Amino acid sequence: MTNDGRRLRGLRSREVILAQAVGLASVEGLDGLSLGRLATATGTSKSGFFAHWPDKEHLQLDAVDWAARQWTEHVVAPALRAPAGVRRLFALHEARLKFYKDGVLPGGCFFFTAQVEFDDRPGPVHDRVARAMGEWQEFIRRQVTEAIALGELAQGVDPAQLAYEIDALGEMVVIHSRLLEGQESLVRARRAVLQRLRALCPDPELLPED
Amino acid sequence: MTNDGRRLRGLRSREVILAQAVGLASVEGLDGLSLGRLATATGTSKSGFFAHWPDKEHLQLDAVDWAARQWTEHVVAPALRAPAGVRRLFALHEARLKFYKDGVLPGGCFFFTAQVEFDDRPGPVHDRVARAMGEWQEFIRRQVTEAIALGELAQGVDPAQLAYEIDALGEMVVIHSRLLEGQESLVRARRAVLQRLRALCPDPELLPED
DNA sequence: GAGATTTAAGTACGATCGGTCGTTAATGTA
DNA sequence: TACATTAACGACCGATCGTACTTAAATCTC
Repeated sequence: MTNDGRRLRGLRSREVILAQAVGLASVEGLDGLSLGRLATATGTSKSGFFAHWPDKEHLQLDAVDWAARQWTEHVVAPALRAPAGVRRLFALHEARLKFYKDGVLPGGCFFFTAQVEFDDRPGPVHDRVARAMGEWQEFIRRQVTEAIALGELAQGVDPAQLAYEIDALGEMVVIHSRLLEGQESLVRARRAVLQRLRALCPDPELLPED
Repeated sequence: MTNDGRRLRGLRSREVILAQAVGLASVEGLDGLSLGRLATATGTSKSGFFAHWPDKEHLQLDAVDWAARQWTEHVVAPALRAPAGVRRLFALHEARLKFYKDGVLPGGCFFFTAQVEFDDRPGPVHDRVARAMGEWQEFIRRQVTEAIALGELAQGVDPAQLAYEIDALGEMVVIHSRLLEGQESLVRARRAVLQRLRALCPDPELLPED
């Protein structure tokens, strides 16, 4: 359990597979991700997966967790380095846009694809995705609440409503950046949130002008 | 060509199949829609399709057109009955929300699913979907422009930017209404657009208060 | 070292996929 | 009436899907 060479090698290839799986799933979907293609993409054999996961569903569940961790690292963590309040809220939005712009995942966003795929399909994967999304939205909402408490947003603001609007603008980028105008979408999503926050902020100086 | 019983029967079953196809595709996706399941859903045989379409892709293309026509009937047409300007713009948003609320399509929105599925997959279906989406966004933009011309929206408004924000809030409902809180999402999307328009409108009386 | 355990590959399975082929019955045209 | 066209069908094809069973080799425990 401690310094185990077998386990180490196993964990490493497990990690490689999951990273590939999340990348592929962000494009093709969690179900469209077939074991055969994942095998050729990782250079292993199809049957090798069953040494790590009992079936495909468990691999999907682990992929969801892996994607959630990646999201935390790339989006949540950078935002937490900004001072709490409206600046952190906007930093969160910007970190998200950067995640898309940099093309961290080839399909743009793992959770977006997973959401669309499993919204009508009950089961463990649905629940796991739903929980992750719920936590994400809850996190945005907390940032709004905190900004209000700090006096950096107007008192009348409904945290859930504002969080919803910010999330909508972020989510929209995933769609539009691929099918239609790419850069434009990023700029619009940034400006929309920025202007909205500046309008609600007693001290707009906290935020960039443009 | 004129009073042809064969053709009539053919067209009728064609219509039945397309309606079913669009409904199924709104849930499972245009590709997840398998010919076998579509066959059992319509009560016909798999091979019967090839009397109407040379291959699956052509059926998908027709399904896109059919969905576009349905969207026009259910969303665009009702909005056009409202007076031009900011009222029509909001009527458009409300018609869209009604489309989702009524559950016209079991999966919520055909184009949303199609978009996610084909954004990374080039080909004729991609192009057809992209064109339909482009026309839709252009339509929203035109309504904004017209509202500005009529003096019902502030001069400084960027039509593309406002159209983008309205569309984002509408699109967001498709995701959230299924996976998480349903009704809430509809209310938030409506309120967000309403407040945004009222804030930009010199004569807010044109719009409902809440 | 012997034996157990684990990663990984090989092979084969039933199911389902999109699609072809040949056929039948109905409906049209001449 | 004779012939062409069409909708619709059942049977079948090769490919691919997820997965079960078996085997090989590496590694840890004793």
